[in-house]
Amino acid sequence: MTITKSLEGDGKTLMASVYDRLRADIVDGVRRPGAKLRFDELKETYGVGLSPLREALTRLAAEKLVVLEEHKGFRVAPISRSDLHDLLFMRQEVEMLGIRRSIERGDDQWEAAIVAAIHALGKRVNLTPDGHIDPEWELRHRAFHDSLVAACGSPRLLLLRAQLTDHADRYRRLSHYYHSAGRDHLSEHVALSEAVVSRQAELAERLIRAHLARTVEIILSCEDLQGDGFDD
Amino acid sequence: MTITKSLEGDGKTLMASVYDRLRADIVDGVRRPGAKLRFDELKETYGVGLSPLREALTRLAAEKLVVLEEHKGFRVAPISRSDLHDLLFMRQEVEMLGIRRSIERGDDQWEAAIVAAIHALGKRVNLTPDGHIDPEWELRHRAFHDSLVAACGSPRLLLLRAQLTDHADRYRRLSHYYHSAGRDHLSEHVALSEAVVSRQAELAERLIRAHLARTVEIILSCEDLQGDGFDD
DNA sequence: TTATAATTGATATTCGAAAATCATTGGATT
DNA sequence: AATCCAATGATTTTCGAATATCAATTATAA
Repeated sequence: MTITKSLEGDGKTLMASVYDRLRADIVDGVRRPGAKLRFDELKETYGVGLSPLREALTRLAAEKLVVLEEHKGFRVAPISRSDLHDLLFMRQEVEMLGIRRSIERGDDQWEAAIVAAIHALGKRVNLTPDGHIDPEWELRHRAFHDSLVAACGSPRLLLLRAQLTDHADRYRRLSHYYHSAGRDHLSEHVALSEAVVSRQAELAERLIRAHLARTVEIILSCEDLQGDGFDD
Repeated sequence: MTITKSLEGDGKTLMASVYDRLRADIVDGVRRPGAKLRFDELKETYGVGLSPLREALTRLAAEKLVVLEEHKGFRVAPISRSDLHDLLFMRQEVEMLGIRRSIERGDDQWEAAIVAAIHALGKRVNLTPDGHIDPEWELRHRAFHDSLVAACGSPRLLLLRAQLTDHADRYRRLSHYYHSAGRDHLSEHVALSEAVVSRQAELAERLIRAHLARTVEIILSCEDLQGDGFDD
């Protein structure tokens, strides 16, 4: 019960905080692809000095969410068809690998977590009555997909997968994905969960592959992206 | 003509330069795993201020070559058996994927570049008469392996692969890999090149898998690593 | 008019000092 | 003797000013 003096409440460094907020703004599409990131403006909006800003931007540049041109500053990473294709390719391979390995190594607890996650997901619909995405559904959706690969046992694979997911989320939100989604999510997810839990690796791989490809097709079909240099 | 004062001549930013040197020192093992990276010392040795140093370290942290503990500073990333296993796993999968895809998509020029690379590699032996690694051989070795995956067409895969290669190089140099190498490198590489050029994907995948596994076995067999907390 | 050079303004980069945090030592209390 | 608290020192984190670079505009010459 040490009355440790730490009562500021965050403990997080300024750079970590501005990194989180900046990344969220980019992934959410608030910062448009290709948009210039000027320090004066950033200093203003996030209320921090140059040092934490530069550090946060450097970190984001390493993850390819922003690009740095020497002596010209930072920009939000551009988007393109070819990049989206490359992203899909990597996601298919990485998800397949994560699922295959988890099937090989996962125990009963891993199986149980998947069953729990798909159950929780089924209790929600992806759209609220007024046509917006249910944030709680999005959380459970991500938790479900995480549960599938949770037993793969590879920190590097999981880190890479998390980064790819961020990129994919940005594309999905930049398009108006959910507006055109009459698609039956739940049955796809149920089929996937059953294939994984019953350890049918080949089937699961086919399903996740198709699942990811389908979302990209939908993204490409809503051509809301043209305004951001999406002409490659 | 412009007597502009800019006569330093590099064009590279200070942070880029210190990033390169710092990364080289870490990969070469000059900076030992787990070693503290204090700013006073770094400022001294690299002759730059805090800002470019922090930025370079942040970038290296994103690549997992250094780790950042908040308010405690930066350290060289530790090494461990489990991390080495994870690295091997990822390298096997990524190399396999890159080769498989290159076999699917590569053209005659790609094939020709491989033939050229293996030929150049065969003209050198890996060790100089006095028992050191021939730097020119190392260059050609890397060029050969690069040539195998050069036609995969995925920027993300190539970037990931480059990062994994850096990590692997660090482990190899931290161990005294080449001291214990009576191993026949050339025949392995020749077999690999022939499998790839003749588009035998399954054989090539088996070979690259074994090739990577063998180097890790050698690294683990020279137990020069114990001094750096390699007890996980 | 066109093209080249110089100037200005805007912006990114870097440095050195100030503020905040962590680790360690020494002293007081039980 | 052991434990907890306070104070010191070392180090990181952050800020604001100075420097260097880039981009756009004006001026000059062909």
